[in-house]
Amino acid sequence: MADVAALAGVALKTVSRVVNSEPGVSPELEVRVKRAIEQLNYRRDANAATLRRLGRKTQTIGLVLEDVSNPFSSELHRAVEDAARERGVLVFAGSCDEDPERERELIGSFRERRVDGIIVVPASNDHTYLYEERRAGTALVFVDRRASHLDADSIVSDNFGGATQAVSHLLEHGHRRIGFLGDLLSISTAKERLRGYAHALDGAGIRVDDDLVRTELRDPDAAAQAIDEMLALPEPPTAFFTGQNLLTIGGVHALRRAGRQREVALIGFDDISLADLLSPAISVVAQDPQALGRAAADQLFRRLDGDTASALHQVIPVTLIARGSGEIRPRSSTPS
Amino acid sequence: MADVAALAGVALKTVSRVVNSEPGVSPELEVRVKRAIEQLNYRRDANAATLRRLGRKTQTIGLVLEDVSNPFSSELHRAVEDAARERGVLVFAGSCDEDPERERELIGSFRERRVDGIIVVPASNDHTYLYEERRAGTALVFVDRRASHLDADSIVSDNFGGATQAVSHLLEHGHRRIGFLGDLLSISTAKERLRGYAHALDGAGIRVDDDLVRTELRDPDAAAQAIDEMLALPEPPTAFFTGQNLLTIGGVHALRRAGRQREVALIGFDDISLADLLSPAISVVAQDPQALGRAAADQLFRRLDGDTASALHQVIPVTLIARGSGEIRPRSSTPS
DNA sequence: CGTTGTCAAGACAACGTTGTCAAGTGCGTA
DNA sequence: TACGCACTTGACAACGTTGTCTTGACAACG
Repeated sequence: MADVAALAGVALKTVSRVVNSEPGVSPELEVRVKRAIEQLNYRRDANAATLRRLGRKTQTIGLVLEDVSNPFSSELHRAVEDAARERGVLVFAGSCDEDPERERELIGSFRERRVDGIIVVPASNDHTYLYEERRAGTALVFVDRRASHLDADSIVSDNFGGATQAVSHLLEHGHRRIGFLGDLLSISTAKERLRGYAHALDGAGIRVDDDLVRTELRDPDAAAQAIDEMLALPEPPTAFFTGQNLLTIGGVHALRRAGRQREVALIGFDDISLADLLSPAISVVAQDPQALGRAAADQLFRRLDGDTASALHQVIPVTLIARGSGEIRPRSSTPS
Repeated sequence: MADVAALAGVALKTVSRVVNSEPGVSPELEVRVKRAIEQLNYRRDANAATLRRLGRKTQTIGLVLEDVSNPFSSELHRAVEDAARERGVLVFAGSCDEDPERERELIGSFRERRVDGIIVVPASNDHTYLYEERRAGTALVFVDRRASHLDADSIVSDNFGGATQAVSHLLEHGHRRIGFLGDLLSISTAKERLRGYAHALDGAGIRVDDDLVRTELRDPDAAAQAIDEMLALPEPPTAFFTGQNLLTIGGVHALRRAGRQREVALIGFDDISLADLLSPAISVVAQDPQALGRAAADQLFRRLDGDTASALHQVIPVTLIARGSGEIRPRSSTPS
């Protein structure tokens, strides 16, 4: 900046004014400064600028995802990026792989770099450590899952409602024995989906059979194996509800391997790409990761703009998409 | 930091020493300072720190992708993140949607924030504007596509070889009329894949028929329509090579709609999830986005560590995965 | 006992920028 | 002519931190 000032023959402050398009610079000098900037290929140092500037906005936010390469996460990421871009804000993204330790590390790194706010898909079960953080002024929005032990904004899918709807759908198609495959119960969404499953069964007067419920499944293989085992039961399920996209994929694999994809029903939570091209096409309860991301970013920016209302808890609706696999009726179902 | 110093009853500089674990602080004071840091929930401002520090490394890199939510991009992103994390470096990611303007904007924003280096999947056709940039010391690595008019490091897939291999594979299965569906030819990878297609045909003594080549296709619908049109030709192709994952998806749709997925062969460039579950399962030439990202990040950090060798041009191999759709033989093929 | 060396600790400037305020210029008006 | 006013321009401190240098204490040595 000093070089630019020297080349244009003006004071530092004048260059600063031109760079920030502040008023009160004569057109003549403005031209001279701009020419010098171009000539020297100068770019203001945003870090130094925010150092002195009041309010100290870095025009930067942090985003903690489960895994940037997971389709759900990455669509959410894109929605956040788009919202941020409208405001000239850049996004730091990081994956924490369900590791609370990593979540803390990431948030720590974000804080060191003085991000204006953080959007987080939490892995941790205790967010009290963020209490001080928030008091220090960093805006914080939870997305996909609620915060635990901390009263913070959250935007989540209707996990309970969606699961209830999916299982009710299977019940309506005559199923009475429905298997449930779920993720770690430490993840609140997984717990909610299991709750929805139980609720729907309860509404139909069916007791939850522990043999038909498998949780803590983390990948397609684990899900496939769980299905193999359930199909080998004396009274096997006639339908499955898979509570997460990877588990759905594992489920499809298992049913195909057993050659029973046309007789055992399947509904998954969360849409998977190409689900419509399989035969049977896979019915799912689709979440809207873009809506989640957009709503989270909007709320974050609302906070950054000074909104101090009490914590917002927004629920984004989900949609049951009937494509075929969820509409298979049980073979031996007694006619109504 | 002043508050911490006051609370611990020491000078600013002593706190600085403790924070950076510099030697020469008595154990007693160190404990006192650490306690004060904890008590005040203090975190050093990384921006201010790098301002004064020699070398001025921000421990931050920028990543320009086509679209963070595209599976290819996001897997690449994850590999870069992992490499960065090993070094305590944070990643700014941005999508440019094939818009050169947006590419420049993003790189400009990165530069303002003084990132140590930039990894870019280029959209632009002219990177001379980055010349000054590089001279200013920002490390720059191109990935997936080469830089144009700029001698910079690049890590790319073997687009030409992969396309040649795919088309040769179709030829070996008896096809003589093979349709090509490609993306914008302004994208160098698309051009390379078309070149590979022509090369393979040429090797078999077949002239490229312009009716069977469609480019500038950007989404599944466009690809599906192109296939519809080619299938309606008097002498329709018996096989297709789709030069990009979205186009492959469109191709599958079109063939299914026409009910000809079991008689017309299809090979796609770039793997798609669930390709193995379709029937027929989709044969592809798979890229390795993780290897691309890892190699790009490694090269970037090598540059940041002071490597000044001349530009590296690394080619990552691709793999033909035969799953079924690419092994369909033409109906009316004359027996050998 | 005086000199030297070692080490802990602090004072101060500097990084690149912006906020504040003062100085200078030219114009309109009493 | 003198005054006030609006406007342009610049000098200087400040942001939160680290590099450099100085100070002071204390031990070892001749």
